[in-house]
Amino acid sequence: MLRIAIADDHQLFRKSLKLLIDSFGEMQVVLEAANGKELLENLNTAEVDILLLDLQMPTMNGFQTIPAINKAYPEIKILVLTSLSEKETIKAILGLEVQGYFTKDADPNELKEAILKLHQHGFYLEKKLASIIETQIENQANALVFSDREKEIIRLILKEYSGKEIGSELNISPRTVEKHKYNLMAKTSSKNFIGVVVYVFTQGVIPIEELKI
Amino acid sequence: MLRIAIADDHQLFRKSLKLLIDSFGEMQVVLEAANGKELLENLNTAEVDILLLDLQMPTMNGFQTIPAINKAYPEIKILVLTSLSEKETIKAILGLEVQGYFTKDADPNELKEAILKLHQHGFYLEKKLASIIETQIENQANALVFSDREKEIIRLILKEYSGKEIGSELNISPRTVEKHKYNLMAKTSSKNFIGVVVYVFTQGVIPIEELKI
DNA sequence: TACGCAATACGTAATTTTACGTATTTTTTA
DNA sequence: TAAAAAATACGTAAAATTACGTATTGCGTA
Repeated sequence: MLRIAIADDHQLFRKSLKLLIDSFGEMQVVLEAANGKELLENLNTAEVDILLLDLQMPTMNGFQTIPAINKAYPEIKILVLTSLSEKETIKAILGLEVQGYFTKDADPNELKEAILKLHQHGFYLEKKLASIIETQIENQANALVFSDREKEIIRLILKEYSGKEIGSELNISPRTVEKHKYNLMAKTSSKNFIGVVVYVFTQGVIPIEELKI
Repeated sequence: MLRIAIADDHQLFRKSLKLLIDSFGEMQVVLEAANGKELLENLNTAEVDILLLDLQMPTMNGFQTIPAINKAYPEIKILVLTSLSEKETIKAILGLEVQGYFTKDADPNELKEAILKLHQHGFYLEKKLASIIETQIENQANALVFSDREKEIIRLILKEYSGKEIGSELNISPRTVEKHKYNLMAKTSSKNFIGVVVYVFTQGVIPIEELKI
């Protein structure tokens, strides 16, 4: 009987997933945690073969948890459960020292197989993941690049500076500022600067948290 | 037997949650969808009493789905499943035209009760959420109120409509639109409309998710 | 070192926004 | 139903943005 641990901040997901895994037979969820800290604090209370690990968690996230687990419990195999909706993961995900990847979007029927294969062969990579990674890499190529100067100007515009004021602030001609604005509208295919603002917020070029006081 | 639909982009979560809900007795998951579009395309194939709706989904997210459901299937009660870890402001969530709220962090045992209460009383608000809301209500006292018309105009401006275009769209004088814009700048103490845009995003008047494609 | 790219700069003109004041009509609410 | 709030509308004018074209300078890299 394989012993499974789940680390995920959503209790509803954990409990539901436990039901699913326990229904597989051959394996059993013996430990649950809402974040990496909680996991590490309780890993001594249960023998664990495989850890299902979410990456986005409060307090101590998956990225921080992985090295700690590898050091303290090198025999535990880690299967990362990623949602892929967060775009920063793809880049970071491939460099992780883990034994497997499974997306929350994937067919749950494959999860049993994934866990068994991970246990037997020491590694598992979900089929879909490779192609998803490919497409995401393309998106990353399509993603617009903003120079530091451009971001600097965007930030000042978000602070309601006028073109003239930005010119004074940066010691450049206000005409140059307008040119930058024009370039930014062109590269984001916007009709006006509102479009640029919406773009940078929705695409995370400028984090919205940065603007909150 | 209550008939439940689940809309969430994570198949693993959907299937697991279905197991949990079906185990409750008294209710049964009759429909699943990975996003709002898929949901709407299949709602005619099943009778649904209650919809469990995730907010963050690709293609068509929860914010976009809610008005569509309310229009096409007003008899369906919507229970929003929110994670709160993505700190979408409470305000954005409270403004939704739904009948219930449940966080994924909450005790899964309460989910059954939540669904039943929602069905019986037409509304459910999770305890934890209620207290969070209370603490935020003070802030809400200072918070500005935007009329539906104002939000409508803001949304069109975010879509890069000019004053004239908005006038045509809403069949009002472009001058009236400009007046609304002026009022919005005045009430948010902004020097230009960029300031209004930043305000509505940072304060959650318009959820940024709504803008993502 | 030469190439490409980003940053800089300016001209010109059409268009839009910003800045109020004032006033009528709806709509909502007490 | 009366009072309050929101939406509507227009006038006028200054200020700013938008829309390109063109051109020079600096800087990292092939």
